[in-house]
Amino acid sequence: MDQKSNHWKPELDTAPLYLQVAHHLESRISNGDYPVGTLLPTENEIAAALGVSRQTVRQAIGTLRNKGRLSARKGVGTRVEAGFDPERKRFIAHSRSELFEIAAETEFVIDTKEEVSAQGKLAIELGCRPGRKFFHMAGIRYPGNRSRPFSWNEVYVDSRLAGAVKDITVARSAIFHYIEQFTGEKIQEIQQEIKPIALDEVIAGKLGVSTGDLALVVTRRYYGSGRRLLEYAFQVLPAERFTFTTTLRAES
Amino acid sequence: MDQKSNHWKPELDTAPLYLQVAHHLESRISNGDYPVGTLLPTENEIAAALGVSRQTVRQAIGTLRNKGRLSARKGVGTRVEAGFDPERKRFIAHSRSELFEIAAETEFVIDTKEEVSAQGKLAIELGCRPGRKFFHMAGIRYPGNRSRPFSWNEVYVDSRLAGAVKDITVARSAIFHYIEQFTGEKIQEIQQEIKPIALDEVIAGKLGVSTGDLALVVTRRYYGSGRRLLEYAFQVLPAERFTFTTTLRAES
DNA sequence: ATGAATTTGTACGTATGTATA
DNA sequence: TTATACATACGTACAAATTCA
Repeated sequence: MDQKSNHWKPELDTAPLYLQVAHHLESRISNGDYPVGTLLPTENEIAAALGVSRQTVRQAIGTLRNKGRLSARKGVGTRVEAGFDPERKRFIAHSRSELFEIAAETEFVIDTKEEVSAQGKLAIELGCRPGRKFFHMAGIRYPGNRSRPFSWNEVYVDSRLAGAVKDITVARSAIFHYIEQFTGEKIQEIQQEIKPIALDEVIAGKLGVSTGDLALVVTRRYYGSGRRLLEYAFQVLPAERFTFTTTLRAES
Repeated sequence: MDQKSNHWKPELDTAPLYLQVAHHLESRISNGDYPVGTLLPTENEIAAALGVSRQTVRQAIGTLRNKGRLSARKGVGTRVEAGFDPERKRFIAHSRSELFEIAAETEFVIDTKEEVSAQGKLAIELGCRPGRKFFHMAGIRYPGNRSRPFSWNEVYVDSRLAGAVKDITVARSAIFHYIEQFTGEKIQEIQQEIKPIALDEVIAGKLGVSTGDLALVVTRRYYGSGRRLLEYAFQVLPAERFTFTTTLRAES
């Protein structure tokens, strides 16, 4: 967007420096300054150009390698990897920040809202005593262009935090982001579980696919500091449109 | 196994120091020296005890945090996290080393072996020109105690590397390990893809579950240096016994 | 085929920031 | 408020893999 977006200045009082560097590199990649398949400048060059230490650059590159955006080889350099297959891939996150980005590119249109009391199976799922109150929301998540639904979502939020979410009709950000802003507390850890299901009539109908089609259910538990469960959510993704992919590196 | 397995000595000419430290910590955890739910000694204490720098300890702890074995909180310490639900266990890997460990704890009993030539769908899956030759093996992977099969596996190896695997009848190590020993080349990267299927009669029968049951298919592509595809494999895991879980941390 | 230059990987040291108890 | 313990960030040096003259 800028005339020259290789302009970079560290901001004070915000994110850690290495994340700022990571974000900067990412934006230059998507700008086309560092095309897919090419090598980045060397770590030392980047460090010199940005006025940070090589360690910091390495840590930034490390986070992008974990996300699969970059790969590195000794004696060669750091390669920009292919972006994501725009249709499939991508919609299951590998990191908190990625989860955040995905949510920002989609819209969660909320269908139903209600106060519920956890009983039986739900209480076990949530790992709480039966009777604990939660605020429950359900609806469809659409891609930015609203072409067709890509997931069915259900969210349970501790009822003391209901104020953070009860007025939302369309969420354009991650639900956990609303919670963070409401409480001022940062979600420290998200546990994610993936399993297959066959779609029942109701959800298949909402997603515009056939009953009995296969899907992946991604269940997430969001923990604040001290490992307090703040949010529980699950998401149903039709199998023919989404797969989950990860890259396992040699070390680390 | 030792009288005192807190005995630790860095070995020369082997793995990087931080991985040795990670492995040491892991074994002390499974020994019960560091029980689940307790805090590890501080980073400085570990560093002093082992005679390595605090950075190295941090890097070791970092790899175990990525695997979900540990979690850390500022001002508090580093907590030993619950192992995995012993039934569903951890049979989908998050890192190369974990994949290696899992394979070592199981047995791959090979059913069929043949030379195949990649055509049509297979050639596309493998990302190679039609007609390229592969050595194909298929069979069941059992837990160490051979109680009941837990996955159906199919492996495709570049036919020039067939010598690495063609005499195996029961593999007690990862197939990629045989390839590494044969070629002397290390697998640099493994790409992993997860999607759901409904089991057909044949595979359901082999796994001892019902036809139509849901399963996860984990497809893996193994790349050597220079991103050459050395192995392609997929694994079918019955859904009711396995789920895939990951933990997303706040930063990384 | 050898060796030098390049580039990432590992390891150590030190200092300061920040969340927690 | 103070002390503790992890988090970030700077620096240095050398090892290991690759490339190329």
